[in-house]
Amino acid sequence: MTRDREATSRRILEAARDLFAADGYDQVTMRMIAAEAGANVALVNRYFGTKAALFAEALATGSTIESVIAGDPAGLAGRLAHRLAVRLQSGATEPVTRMVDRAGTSPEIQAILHTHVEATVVKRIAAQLDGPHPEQRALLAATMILGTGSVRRLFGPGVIEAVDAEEVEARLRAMFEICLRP
Amino acid sequence: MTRDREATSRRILEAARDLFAADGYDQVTMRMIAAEAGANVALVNRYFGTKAALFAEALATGSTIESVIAGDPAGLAGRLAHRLAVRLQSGATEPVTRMVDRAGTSPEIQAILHTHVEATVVKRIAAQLDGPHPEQRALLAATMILGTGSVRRLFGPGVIEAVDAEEVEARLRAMFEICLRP
DNA sequence: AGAGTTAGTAGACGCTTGTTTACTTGTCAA
DNA sequence: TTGACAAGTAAACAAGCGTCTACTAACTCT
Repeated sequence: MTRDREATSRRILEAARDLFAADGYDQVTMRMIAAEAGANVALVNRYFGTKAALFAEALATGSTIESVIAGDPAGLAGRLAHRLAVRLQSGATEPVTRMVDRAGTSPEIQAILHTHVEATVVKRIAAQLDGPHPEQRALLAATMILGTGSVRRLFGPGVIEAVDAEEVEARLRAMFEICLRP
Repeated sequence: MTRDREATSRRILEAARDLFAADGYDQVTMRMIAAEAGANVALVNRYFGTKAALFAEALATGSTIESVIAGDPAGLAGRLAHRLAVRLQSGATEPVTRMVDRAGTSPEIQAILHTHVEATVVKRIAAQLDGPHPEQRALLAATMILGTGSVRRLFGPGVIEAVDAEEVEARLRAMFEICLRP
């Protein structure tokens, strides 16, 4: 056994991220995370404190949604629509996105989630918008983003097995344009 | 103590519905439900079998979303938009709707939720639609409906303290019209 | 080479959970 | 009035949870 704190804690963090994404916060135990990471349970608590704190750190692992939002504001609706269309039609989704969808309902987790979504989605979208009350419109966009996660979680990936994939995406783009425009 | 099985089991069901709606499936214990209903814990299992079965029955208590969907198909987008606008702006929401928002992530609960949403929302909206692939468009509407629940859960009721309530509702209506139209 | 620091381990602690069993008590028919 | 059935109760069960403490073993530095 090679002793490497950094590598071990990184393995734990990745295991936590993947398991939380796959099964949801409540369904994943500290022992499952430790086993997946090939580490001892006590180390998980030692390195990350509590389960909720570990969840918060795993959530901060980084998501590509941020790079989707950044960029030319004119194409924002189109980029968000594309991402959601992919999410509704294919099986692959990045871990952090699924963590958000499948997070639990305990107050502590809610608060962590709230902070995360507000900072990485709502604020960033709002920053791209012109006109009055940008946050209000960004929240409507968040409604669609989070809703896609719920639908995917309930109905399974590939729920919209696109008869016409481009048509679904076009519809989503039009919806985003309406909720984002001044 | 008056002994009345029907009344007791109804009190249990109502207590379960209200608690599940308020705190989410995982946060609510059988003992909490029994206490709220003024009944013994063993009775909850006796009358409803398991916690998940009780959840399923409480979910079937009935929701006004069904009557919102029913009615003139031409005004469907407007009625859905109004309901969501109210949900984003006020504190009051009916129990069953919140149960859906705050349900847990265990496979068993997911399955119950999937059945419920599909039967009471997606199928009913799809039945109102003309043109090809009505279920596909109904799913997009469900995305907005479920997304509203997520936003409300994360950001709290009254998140969109409408500077212009009617403007938000108009925006939602336009979005629904796009996702529902053939 | 030896001491000190620190990664890693084993195991238990205390608590909570859903569920079940054995029992008591009220109610109603005969 | 009595006996049987059903409603209600108390207590325990068995399992699982997150977390912590006491210990072992590997690495580093002088």
